[in-house]
Amino acid sequence: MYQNPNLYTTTFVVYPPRFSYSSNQHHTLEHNSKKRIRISDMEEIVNLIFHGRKLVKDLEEALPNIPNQPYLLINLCDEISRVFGNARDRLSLVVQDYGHHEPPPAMDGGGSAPEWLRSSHATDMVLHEQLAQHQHHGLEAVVGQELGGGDVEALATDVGHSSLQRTRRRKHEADRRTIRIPAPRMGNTEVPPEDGYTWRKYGQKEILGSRFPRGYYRCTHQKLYNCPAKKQVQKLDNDPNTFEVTYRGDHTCTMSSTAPSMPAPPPLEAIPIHSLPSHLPPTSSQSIHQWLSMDIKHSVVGDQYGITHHGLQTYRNQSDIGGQASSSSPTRYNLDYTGVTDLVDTMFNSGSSSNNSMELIFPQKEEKKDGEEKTD
DNA sequence: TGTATTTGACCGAG
DNA sequence: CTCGGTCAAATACA
Repeated sequence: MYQNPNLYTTTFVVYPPRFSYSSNQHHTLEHNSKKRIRISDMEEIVNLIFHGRKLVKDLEEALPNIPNQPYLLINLCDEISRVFGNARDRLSLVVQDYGHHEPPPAMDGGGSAPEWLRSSHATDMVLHEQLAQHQHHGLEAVVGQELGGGDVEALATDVGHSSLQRTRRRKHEADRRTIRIPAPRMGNTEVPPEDGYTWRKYGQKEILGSRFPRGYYRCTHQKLYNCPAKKQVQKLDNDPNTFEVTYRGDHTCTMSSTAPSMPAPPPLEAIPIHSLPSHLPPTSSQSIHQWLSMDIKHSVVGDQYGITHHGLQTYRNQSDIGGQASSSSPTRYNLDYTGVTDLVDTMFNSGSSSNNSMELIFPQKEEKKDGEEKTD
């Protein structure tokens, strides 16, 4: 017998594209004829930073209204830590590439924004087109772009091949995000709370040393949209009322122009609807990510760094089906980096420490490395 | 009949 | 070789 599927199958799919995207465009900038930096790598880092900053902003705004949602706050904080941690780690790699005291070269000699950043705008549309193609034709690149800070070199080489050869990347914590969620107080307490996605269980396993079995779920739309998202759910040994949910892979189905459905209100315990940007917050870090991302179209425009998102197309309805592989574009939005270039200039020209760079962007927040580790 | 879950078998990373 | 992760046939349900 299986448990009430209704507890798992509410669909909630509305959000703008992820701020990170994979690219098989690996422009490089020569540096001393030896050291190179990939434009796409820096794009991802910058996107991470902006996204993290947005998360913080949203958290601040929501803070007065959700003081009684500690788990939500934890998830938000974890997500922020993870995003900045990833950005920081990647920046470290870049800094190592260039040496600790050497900023990247100014390509135009003008000493302003690095070329890789400027090119972001120029290549933005291309990147999204490519992402859509990855969604449609294969998963290698999409999977490789895990926000969790996967190996940059691995990504760079993986996407260069069209073959389906399995990468030797370890299934590591790098692409995992773990959160803990209280079991529902009412109803079926054997399943974790709704997290805004539709999941299909494909396995269950007894785990050595654990009292409770681990359930394996994948995105319901895995086949339809090649969505690689998966999650594992397991009760804590020492607290059967708490689920540990580990997410792996990002949802690509929801970025697709054929995204499955309209949002449904997540059946969470009372959260002041009026306090939240546009939609009820989900409980998982990933869904929170999306929930927060949704707000970008409302609040980011015209912010202090001049980031603007044009033409966000957040809602996808069934009429879009079939457009994925055709001329119908992937979710379109343009990131106008105007004004951001100064910020990034500062990042790379203000000193050797990537810590400094991070503080410039987000001075209040203490750096926390490797945010996906949440073992206690 | 179509879709989702269960569960033992299988695969492969470590 | 071990064990976590996945597959897929059997089963349950709407």
